[in-house]
Amino acid sequence: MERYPAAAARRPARSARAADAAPRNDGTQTIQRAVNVLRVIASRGHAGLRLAEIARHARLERPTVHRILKCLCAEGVAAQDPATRHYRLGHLAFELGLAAAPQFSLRELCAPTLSRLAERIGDTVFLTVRSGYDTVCIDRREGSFPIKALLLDVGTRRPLGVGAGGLALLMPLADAAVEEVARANATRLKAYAGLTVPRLVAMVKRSKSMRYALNDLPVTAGATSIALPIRTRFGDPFAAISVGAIESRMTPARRTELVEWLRAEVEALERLLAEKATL
Amino acid sequence: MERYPAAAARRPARSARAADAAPRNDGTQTIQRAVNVLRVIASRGHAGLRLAEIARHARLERPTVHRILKCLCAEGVAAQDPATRHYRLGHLAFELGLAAAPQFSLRELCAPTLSRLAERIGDTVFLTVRSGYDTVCIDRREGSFPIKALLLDVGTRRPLGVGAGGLALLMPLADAAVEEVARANATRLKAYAGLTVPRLVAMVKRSKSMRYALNDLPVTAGATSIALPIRTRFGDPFAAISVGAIESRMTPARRTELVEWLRAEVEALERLLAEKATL
DNA sequence: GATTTTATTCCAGCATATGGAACGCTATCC
DNA sequence: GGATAGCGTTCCATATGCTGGAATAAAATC
Repeated sequence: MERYPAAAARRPARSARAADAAPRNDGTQTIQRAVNVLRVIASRGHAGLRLAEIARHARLERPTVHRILKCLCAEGVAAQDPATRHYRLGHLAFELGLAAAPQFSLRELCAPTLSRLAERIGDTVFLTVRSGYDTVCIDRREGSFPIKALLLDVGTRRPLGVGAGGLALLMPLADAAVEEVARANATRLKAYAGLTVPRLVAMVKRSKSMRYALNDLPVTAGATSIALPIRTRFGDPFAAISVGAIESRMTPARRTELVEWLRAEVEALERLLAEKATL
Repeated sequence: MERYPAAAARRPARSARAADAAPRNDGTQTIQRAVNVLRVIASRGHAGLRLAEIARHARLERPTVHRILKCLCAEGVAAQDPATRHYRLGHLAFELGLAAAPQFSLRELCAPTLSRLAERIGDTVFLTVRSGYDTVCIDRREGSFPIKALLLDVGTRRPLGVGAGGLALLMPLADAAVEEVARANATRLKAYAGLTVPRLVAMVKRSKSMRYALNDLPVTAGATSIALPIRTRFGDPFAAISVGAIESRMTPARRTELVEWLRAEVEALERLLAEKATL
């Protein structure tokens, strides 16, 4: 599953103290590792994962992760299911999130948009933001169509580039930047229908030419999704709105129609954001 | 040099942890400190606070806090307003909160209750949970009365015992337990209308005898609030529902009426929770 | 029930976090 | 406007606190 590139490689065999590659002496190794562990836990969402898995994905030794987790659990940031021994996020993570929420009002800002789209389209609509080399789904609205493609839960972390939302966020970037992101996530991509760096780059290219992101990988069999990026007034993409549905409801004709509706809503949103930011 | 022993002595009373004294050699000092810093930042909510303030509240040296914060900001857990230099929670705190949310469904469970109460009462209704020696407001509903007592924002952390909700959470506890909590929070209480340990103990005692928590301290001038605890089927209080309003709408007669409504709703909630937990 | 895999504890050793000192900057006061 | 106080930041010698290999216990798997 997910490997985090940020996880510092093992301690460099100390050859020359001053010269060589940055010896990292900012005195924050432990915190970096702890935060990384939290990101790994979050990427599994509700299900949680075991110690050994976390150690693998965070590229750390088991005793180290164990010690970190013991502390995080004691503090309430993480929690362990006593039955399965799976680690999950704890109550303090939830509470800190509540305290942070007012500063990230994108969700509220987009709420009417999502509702309108879900009602009009009938399928599931997602709001996704970029977070480093990850994406996080921050909201979701279900449409009325009885077969619902609930492709991802609110709060889910995935490598940037996976899913229509992830593709949309890469679309506006220069080729070099896309390459960089793809390579940073190389190992983690495999878990998504065996996605590879060149494959991802090709999908971004295709999305660019169509002017909307299309995810037809069988990550969830039988489902297809499309997305558009939301950009700041400087053109930087920071979020995406996507629609997921069963394949039969994603014919090229219907996709064209959906993209039109999406584009109108996204443009309205971008205008709204530009206003808000013009100080 | 006695540097660390001194630091150890200054370490604040840890929540949910055995008495200090012990030399603590579990190799997690840094993480504990970082989490503590986050709690301090969260307790200030939207406004944020400066480095020196954080250092004071966390009982740490400025360079130490600075180093921790630099890392937390780089990781996205915290963020700094470049203009005011105030630190706040960052996007990752929000995102981790989203990922943790599904496991803490109390909010959704209580949502109808809060709405009903707010509509019936017309004043502001709060849902608060206990978190160690703190309370956290996890939801709020405004009534229709035009003067709104928005005493605390969702996400706000306060010392356990402050406010009607905090009192309600202490009400069902034995006197010794109340004392313990009050003393653990002694220093922090001062910030709330000069509240002291004996004063708080007395307020809890009064609340016990009235069978509802009453907060008439001038923390917010002109406002009064009342609350009832929500208990597990084992009798442990873990949350509280409170109502805040201007003094003139909190006469003894009206309080009696409000408490009746609150009690009915709380009892219904407790039955619902007992059902859910009986597996 | 044997074997593999995982969770946890221990501890020697040294890399890492620590905090005093120092410096420049900003805010406040008179 | 000059003095003063407090804050933010960098630096670095030091020894503390973190690390991870090894060992052991506990589960999971076959």
